[in-house]
Amino acid sequence: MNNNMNYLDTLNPAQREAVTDDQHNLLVLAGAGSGKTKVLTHRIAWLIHQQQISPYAILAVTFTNKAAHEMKDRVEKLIDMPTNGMWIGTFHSIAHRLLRMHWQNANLPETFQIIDSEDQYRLIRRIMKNLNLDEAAWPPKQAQWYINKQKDEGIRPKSIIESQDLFQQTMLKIYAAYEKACQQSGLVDFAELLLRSHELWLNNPELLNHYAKRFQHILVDEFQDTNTIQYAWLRMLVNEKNKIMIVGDDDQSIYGWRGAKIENIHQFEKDFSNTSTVRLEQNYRSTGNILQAANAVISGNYNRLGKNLWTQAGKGEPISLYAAFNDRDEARFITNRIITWTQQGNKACECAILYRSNAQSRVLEETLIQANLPYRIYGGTRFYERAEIKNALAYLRLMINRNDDPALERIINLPTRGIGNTTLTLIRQTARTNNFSMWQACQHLIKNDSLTTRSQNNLLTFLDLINTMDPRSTDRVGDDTQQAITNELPLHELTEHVLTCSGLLEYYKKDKSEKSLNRRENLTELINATKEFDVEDESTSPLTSFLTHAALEAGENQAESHSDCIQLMTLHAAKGLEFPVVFLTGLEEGLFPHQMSMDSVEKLEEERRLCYVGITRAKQKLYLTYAHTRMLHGSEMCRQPSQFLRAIPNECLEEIAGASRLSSGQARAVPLQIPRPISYKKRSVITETSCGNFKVGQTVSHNKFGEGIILNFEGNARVQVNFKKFGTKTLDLNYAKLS
DNA sequence: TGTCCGAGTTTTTTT
DNA sequence: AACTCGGACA
Repeated sequence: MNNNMNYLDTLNPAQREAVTDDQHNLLVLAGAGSGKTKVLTHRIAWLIHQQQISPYAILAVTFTNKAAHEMKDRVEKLIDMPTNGMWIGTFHSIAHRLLRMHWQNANLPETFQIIDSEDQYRLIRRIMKNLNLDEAAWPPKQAQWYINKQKDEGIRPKSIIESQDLFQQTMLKIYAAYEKACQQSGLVDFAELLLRSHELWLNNPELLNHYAKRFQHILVDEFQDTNTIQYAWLRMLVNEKNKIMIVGDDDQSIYGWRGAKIENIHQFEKDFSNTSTVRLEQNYRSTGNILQAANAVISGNYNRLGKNLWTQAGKGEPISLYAAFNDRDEARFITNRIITWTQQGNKACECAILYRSNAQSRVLEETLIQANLPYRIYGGTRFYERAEIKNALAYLRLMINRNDDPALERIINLPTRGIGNTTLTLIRQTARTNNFSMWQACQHLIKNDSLTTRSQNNLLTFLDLINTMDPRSTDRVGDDTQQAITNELPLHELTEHVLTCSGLLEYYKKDKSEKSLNRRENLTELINATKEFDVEDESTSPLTSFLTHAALEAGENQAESHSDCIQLMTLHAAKGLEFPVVFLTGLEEGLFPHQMSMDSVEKLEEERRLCYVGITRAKQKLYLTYAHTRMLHGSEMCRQPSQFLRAIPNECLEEIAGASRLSSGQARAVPLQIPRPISYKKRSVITETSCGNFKVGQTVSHNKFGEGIILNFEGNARVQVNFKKFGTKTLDLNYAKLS
């Protein structure tokens, strides 16, 4: 509190310049580990303490929930008071807040709900079925992608010009139908949150004016990840009176696939007046070797704003490269290294294992479990994305809004209550022809006696069930007064009540399988979550608040634990974090860089940036690993080392003899097929992985030695093969007949 | 209507 | 390997 001056002393000159500039709109180019968050948090503290700016006049926007939480925590410590009521949050949560407050101006029902991408996908599929579009010809994923893309660019169906192109026509048709369905059901997807709040300001200048006046200082983190609509939103908010500071690193832009535009960072100086640029280039995180490797990798990209990270730290340990025999071997290598690390008195939580795609975590997990090492995995299917949780949430959603069709679809026959396909189809049809929600369609069908007695009874039971579960209701059958739910019943009691009455709990109890048990535990966990949930936003009902939390934060997939765990996550999830020891795994062509990103320079450059992000997570020690063969999509695939490895200078690398530890320790796990220890002298594997039609890792057959696996090429005609029965032989391709 | 089975398909990254 | 979908059958 009274260390106002002290905290400025901890900044270097560039950082201090960024923190204390009160004249300009600021662009802070902050390299990895250069104290980006420090600058942001210190600036907030400086504004409040030194400039007497009210905390309520500050808007701080981040990209991920993790970053938002961290910023809140650190600001709280610096200014020594709670940040409640301060506008610090992700773009999405802030957009949501605006929409809740001004739902009328945004043309939304008060009870509008957020749908996640899975809900969105289901809804799109439903709509496409209604439009009689063949799923094989028109993948729903593609339509989903198209819709989000348009929204990210701020484009509504009505502003799309009719085209001759069948693809465009079809997509437009789906988009328009989807938009209508969302509006009718009061549903808002992620992209819609941003687009709507942009339009909110566009259509209500007095509102915009209010916020532009209120927010004297706007701070934006990870600016390189903003998309068109977010950029436009910020531009509207900033005028001659208030100031914006953006912090970003064009080399860490890894969300292009989600509509992020690196160009925004270039555009800033042109679109905003009176700007000044500060570069943070001193890295406080990593060793010289790690930084050198990172710089080398990223230098393969064109069109960079350019900066050069440097450090006062020494070179440190060399980076270790390990060529594994297969994915299991890779996992085992990592496990062994971590065991060594902890045996030296270090903590397991100081180690992070990073991978390109979530699917890679499985083998790693299995190996860690075998070795009895505790781990924590970020990402993957998160808590609120689990099927059983979403089923439960669907009931809760119906409590608030009966017209939530996706929610109704989800649980109308779960647990099964005799409402089968025939009835369901009829409901959908009725809804469509009359412009009803499905709930309304159900009522309509019953009123008109359009069903068989059996179906009618079953349907009635369902409607009654929902109505009686609703704590607001006495006997109302489906009225549409969308008043906010009353707070009579505490959230957790309501949840428990719903889980029991709906029969959902019972449904998962019937099945005695391991999976069902797990689902039941998750449901119990959901009740706990509602118990512990504190409502941040008093203006809405606890239930609405909780559902928002579930949609926007999605939760971790394992309970928060501060225990000493190895950290597993994707490279994307690792952004913004740092660890003493980092294992960067699966450095193979097609995996990292990913196959999907290898067809264009832009995408490949994004992969390279992702690699840069991965490398710069490491503080002390970096391991790079790849495997010669790997289980992919259910079958063993041969792999080639990633091109990114080639970019790393030899001088900061040390190659660890591959597979030598295969034979020791866990011999039983992988039996006879294991080749004898492979020792690579130089980095021959990387430069030569194929020769003629043969590739490293390929299974070949020799008329005398039988079957074997190609380990290596020497020169341009000699091949090293590990035969199942005869061990490793070096053969001359010109003589030996391999097939 | 509900359930079971087999065939076929599919896989990046996240708010 | 994991999921979805459609069809056959109870």
